[in-house]
Amino acid sequence: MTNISDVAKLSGLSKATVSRVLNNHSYVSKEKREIVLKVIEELGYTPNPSARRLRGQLTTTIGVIVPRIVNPFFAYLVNSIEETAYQNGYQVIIFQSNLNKEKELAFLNLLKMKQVDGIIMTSIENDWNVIEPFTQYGPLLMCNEYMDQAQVPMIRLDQHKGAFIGARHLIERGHRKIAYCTGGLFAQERKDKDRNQGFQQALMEAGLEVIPKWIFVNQNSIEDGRRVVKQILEMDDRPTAIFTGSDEVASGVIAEANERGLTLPDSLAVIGFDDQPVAELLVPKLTTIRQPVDEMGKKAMEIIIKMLEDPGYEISIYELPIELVIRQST
Amino acid sequence: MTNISDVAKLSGLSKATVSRVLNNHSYVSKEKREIVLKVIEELGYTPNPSARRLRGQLTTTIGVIVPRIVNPFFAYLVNSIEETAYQNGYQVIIFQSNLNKEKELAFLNLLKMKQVDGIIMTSIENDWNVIEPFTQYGPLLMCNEYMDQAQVPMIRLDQHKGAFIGARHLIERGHRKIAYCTGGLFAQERKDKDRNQGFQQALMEAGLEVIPKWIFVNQNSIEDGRRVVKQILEMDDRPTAIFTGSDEVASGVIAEANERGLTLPDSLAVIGFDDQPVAELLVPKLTTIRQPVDEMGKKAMEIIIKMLEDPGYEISIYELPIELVIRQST
DNA sequence: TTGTAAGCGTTATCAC
DNA sequence: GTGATAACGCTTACAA
Repeated sequence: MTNISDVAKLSGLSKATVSRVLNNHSYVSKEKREIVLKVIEELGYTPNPSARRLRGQLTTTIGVIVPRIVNPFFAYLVNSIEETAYQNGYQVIIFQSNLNKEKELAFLNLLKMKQVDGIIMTSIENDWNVIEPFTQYGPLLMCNEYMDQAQVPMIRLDQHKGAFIGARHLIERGHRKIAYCTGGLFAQERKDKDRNQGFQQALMEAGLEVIPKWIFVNQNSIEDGRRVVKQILEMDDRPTAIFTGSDEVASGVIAEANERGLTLPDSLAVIGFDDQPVAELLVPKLTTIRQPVDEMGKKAMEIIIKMLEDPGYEISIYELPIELVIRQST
Repeated sequence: MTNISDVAKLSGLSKATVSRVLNNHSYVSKEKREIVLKVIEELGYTPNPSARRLRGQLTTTIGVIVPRIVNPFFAYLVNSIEETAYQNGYQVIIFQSNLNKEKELAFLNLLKMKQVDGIIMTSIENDWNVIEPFTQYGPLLMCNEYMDQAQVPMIRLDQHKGAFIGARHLIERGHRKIAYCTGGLFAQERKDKDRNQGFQQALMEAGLEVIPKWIFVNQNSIEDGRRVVKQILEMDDRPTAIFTGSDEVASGVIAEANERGLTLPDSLAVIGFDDQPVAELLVPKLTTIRQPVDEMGKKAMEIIIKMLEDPGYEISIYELPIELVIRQST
């Protein structure tokens, strides 16, 4: 490996001068600068990031924690984050936490150890008192998931409203028996809690009750959606509509319902959440709550860069619009 | 930041001893070991990876380069790689190259700089003579994409066979006018070339000719698939079947064909490539060439770990099975 | 404008 | 068994 000393030696200058050229520091004479650059070119020299970090330098690298990269919502979110980063001269490294507290912690540690300048969390596994200490090591930002007590910037959507307009839409379509799927537990906190409450409020305003056996918790995948349909078909008293927590679950519901010969949306209406590309591919096309994933990613990266470059940055919360996209499944 | 000296001081021992405990080195007395561990616990101390790397240590971190994370094929590949890594005590960081040569190079540089112990490439943007120099810095492995001249392990599929059995299947179904979509250029090299040739061979054996206007290059997205259908509908002499290069393109073809009122597969047969989850969701369900993405990822990670841990590892090429999954779109 | 030297946190080598 | 110490490659006071 060629290092800064090699460059210094070959150009007949000191390491200090080479370093100054590298970092665009003041007062290096044009001639010396050119010599140094030529030698760097010749040797194919690249500064060693570990050494730089050890000296406490920034790395223009941002870490992004996602729960499951196979969920297209997160794939698109990461994609948007990555593009925005690149346009601003930053690099992104992506970590998958897989809903695992330890993994999340391991990744947060990269911030403590200055492996990344900042971290964007798109999901949260640990409690705030576990995460909070890391904020002293660099900017931390939440995008998608949020916590009321957390003192970090958040890019979020009004999940309460999202679930509310979705459920109300089903009610307006005449449904009075509505099942509900959630990725978490129905009682949980944060994003899930808001969604749950939005759903409940819509029902309440329509004078409907939440029926416990129509609540499905921990539903995340296509396969989960299929299972929901199977379970519903075995019930004596069946819901006529399903509010799913994600387009993935909705996909499974629609596929299974089709295979069982149900006519959608008449025998069963389905509403998704996310507005992933698959929503347009399903038959019938999926009515869903659109989350503006590209804007979320872009905003998140812009804010974290601002935090890095402007020390006086004031923490605030950004709420982006969420909307109902009506297609054919309701 | 607490460092090794803090731990040493507080436990009344030397940095050397602390380091020995940290690295499970020989001959540290039980009592001292316990003292050290307790202090580490108390202080919440974590070794600084930059310092370790600077000393030339391994980091148990593997980098994975993907072209586009929003393509579910790569999302699932990464997922499998990540899971296997975790089971073996390794971490994974993911880079998106976005088909960009510079970005790919920037990521390869992380190997040179010992930021990662090894790199798995799932796509290739630069020429081999550009990539080759990096092999001296650590294990490099190709998974999915491959190059004949490259002296690195490859996890690959028989793309020639994949395209061949796909095309032959269409021919067996009675089609004689077959359009072809490819993600690259029809003339290209490596993976694409093999696919193209497999397709051509199947046609040739059936006495069919490749019709240039039915070859669509640079087709990657759902939207691309939609455009293909639009173009075909404007032709006087239309193909009756489409071989698409990916399930994503096939999805677009099916969606657009449905909207245009074509009855599938009678008016238009479609075959995909990948066997992504969406294949089961489409109407009609997609016939496709299955790539064993989980096995590929698992194998790739296992091999790269072997390369890291066994210096005498001999480079070889692993070919995994590829198969036709017949559903309803053909 | 340039050079010297200290120090970032670790681990390996050599003494003891 | 344990402890000094040098070295990894870089940046930055401080000197010159």
